[in-house]
Amino acid sequence: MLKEERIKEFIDACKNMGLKITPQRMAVYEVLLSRDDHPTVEDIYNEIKKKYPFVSLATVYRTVETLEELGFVKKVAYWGGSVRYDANVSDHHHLICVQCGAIKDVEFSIDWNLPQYMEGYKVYNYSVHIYGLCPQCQQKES
Amino acid sequence: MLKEERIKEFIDACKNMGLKITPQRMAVYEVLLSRDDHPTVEDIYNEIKKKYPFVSLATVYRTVETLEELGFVKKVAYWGGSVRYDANVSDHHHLICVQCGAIKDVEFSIDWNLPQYMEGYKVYNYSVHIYGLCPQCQQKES
DNA sequence: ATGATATTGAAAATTATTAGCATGTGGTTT
DNA sequence: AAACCACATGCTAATAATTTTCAATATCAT
Repeated sequence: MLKEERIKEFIDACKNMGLKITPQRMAVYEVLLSRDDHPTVEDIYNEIKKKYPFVSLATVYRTVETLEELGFVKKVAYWGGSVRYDANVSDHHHLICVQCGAIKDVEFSIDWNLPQYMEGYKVYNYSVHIYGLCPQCQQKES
Repeated sequence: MLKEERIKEFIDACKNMGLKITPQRMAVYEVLLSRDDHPTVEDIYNEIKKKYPFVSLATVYRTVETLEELGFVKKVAYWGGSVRYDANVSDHHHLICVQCGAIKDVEFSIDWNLPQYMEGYKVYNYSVHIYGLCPQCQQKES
């Protein structure tokens, strides 16, 4: 899925929903598409400010919210601190460094048939969190 | 693993680390051991206050922190709001209601050999998050 | 029992996020 | 192209979650 294509889809989705195409909105989505490290709102804000110093943090918060509602980004599970966002909305799993908190996408499939119901819950999908130590933190250990 | 036993282990661990055995500390761990709904710090605080009205919220925050450092509880992945804690530290998975946020432990094993390394990360363990709709929220849907 | 030291409670300080409101801007209409 | 209107934005204040500070207190080894 090319970045250009996703942006076009986003523009269409905005038009369909009566949302306006603003430079701020585009900038936020572009930053998210260009990164695979699951940035926080603050991270996105800092990156955007370099190019467009006029944006406000509140707008970035609002924009990631709408991006999520439209299904173009997902929140990533975390343990405190700030929410992190992921523009990769296809099914994938996460490799998480227990030391520094780095989160890396991993694409693989498990031989597992997800049941339709579990403990009375209607099951939609799942994701695997793999905890470990990233290369950088392994070095620091020794 | 009996509750009594775990408490004894916790007391030993505290002694080994030079930490004092205080009623507050015990109360926090007891509440966590008695619940399987992954309470927030606020939840724990409210439950403790019934028995011991003297405890302060800050102490509960401090205590869950030390409990985690000693490995007696774990933080549960979440998406905003407050951190939730789990005194079940054995390997298990989570069934999460996307509507109300309820988290239920599920015990099952996947036929999957966890590799020792992935993408350069040294792998320790993993947990599966299964997203769905809890029985109560299914009712509200219809 | 006493003293050294860790712990606690209460309040202030931080951090993360949301909301309110006046102004500005896309995009549609004329 | 000018005008209009609804949605967006920026700024600030408000809220929520958590951490820190510090004086007072309690635990535990002696």
